[in-house]
Amino acid sequence: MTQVERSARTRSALLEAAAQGLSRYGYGNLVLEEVAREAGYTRGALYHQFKDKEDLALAVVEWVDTTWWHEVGEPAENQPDAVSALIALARRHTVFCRRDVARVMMALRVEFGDQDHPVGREIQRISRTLVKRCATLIEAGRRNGSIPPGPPAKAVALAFLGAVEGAVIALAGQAPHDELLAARVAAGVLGLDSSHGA
Amino acid sequence: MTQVERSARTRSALLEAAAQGLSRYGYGNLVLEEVAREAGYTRGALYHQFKDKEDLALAVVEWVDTTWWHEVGEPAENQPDAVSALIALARRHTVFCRRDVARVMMALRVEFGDQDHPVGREIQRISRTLVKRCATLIEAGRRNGSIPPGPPAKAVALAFLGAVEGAVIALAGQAPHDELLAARVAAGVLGLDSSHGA
DNA sequence: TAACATACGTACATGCATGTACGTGAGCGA
DNA sequence: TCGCTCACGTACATGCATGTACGTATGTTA
Repeated sequence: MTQVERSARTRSALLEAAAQGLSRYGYGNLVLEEVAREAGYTRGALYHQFKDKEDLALAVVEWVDTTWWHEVGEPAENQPDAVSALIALARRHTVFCRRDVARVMMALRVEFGDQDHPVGREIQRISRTLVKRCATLIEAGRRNGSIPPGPPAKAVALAFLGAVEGAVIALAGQAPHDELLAARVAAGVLGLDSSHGA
Repeated sequence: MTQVERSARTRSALLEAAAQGLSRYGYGNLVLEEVAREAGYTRGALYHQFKDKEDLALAVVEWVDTTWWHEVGEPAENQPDAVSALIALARRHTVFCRRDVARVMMALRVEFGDQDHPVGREIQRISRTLVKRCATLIEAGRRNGSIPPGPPAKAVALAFLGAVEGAVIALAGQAPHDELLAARVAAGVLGLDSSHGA
């Protein structure tokens, strides 16, 4: 096996183990020796691939973020209208979260709150852009009448994302009901008829 | 000041500081010296009032649980019908959560997941009874036709509580929109018309 | 008022996780 | 094939939070 191949393999193994560990225990309770052992290595390999614990966590966050946009964000925004985009986002997010990896974001957001920590700041940055895009979709839907009026779009977007995430985590991948229930949640927050949940 | 009075005062001060600390930093990241300082004491007082960190956390959980039932659970169950009870639960829970203290449950549930920790077990026990009571309400509402059919009542109850909690936390006490949005979420999960959200 | 109990502060010991320095063996170019 | 670099393991040092033992001062009871 060549060196670059070997290095990439161990790096991704460590990333996956770290993602699972972060979603289960959070950042503070995450023990790097456990992460390395889970991936089949020791802390030596981990500190060779990543500068420190924070660097590892940021790498995990970035990895989850990019795969999320690939599997959830982009397909949803390619929908023809705003309502379809928002419902698709809820459904795809649900499917995405069936892998426990997705709980990483939730766990870290809860853990760091509004603290001044690099990982927390990155999580906040990602969340803010997501909220902005959802708010834009909501405003578009309201302009063409497909979404009824209500609280400010930003507040609705916050509630939308929080509610979908909360429901998905509570259901913990209870397929196949999770997808329908997430759609119901999304429709409810937006003030749509229950028919949109089906 | 008499001794029992003095002791009760410091105990409640420590409990409140611990609740705030737990909701902000979680269990693992909670530093007992900070808790004591926030309450105006030192770790000596804390270890005199509570056996150890775990005992303190369990006391906080119990305190939050009883106040929750007093301010949210019981008033909601006194509603005449199942739908009113569930919507009232969502609204009252939102108001309850405007004090950041309520984030304690969410933070601890995320942190301990399904781990074998006394605090995690207690959180799970409380959550399970809540889910059961919600499921009972949903089944009652379906029997008399006020709630349309859908996924199993237990799954709906899980999604209901998770979505409301997620929305409330995301909104972070953005009164007054939070209450309306929580009601919308609740109605949506149950499959009701959007009119119930108003 | 004298003896005791209680509330709380202080100082020390322990464990544990992180980060770093160093050693080893396998690729890789000259 | 010789020397270098890279991937990884091992061993040590440091910091930090917990828990405990002990000291002190203020109520409390006889």
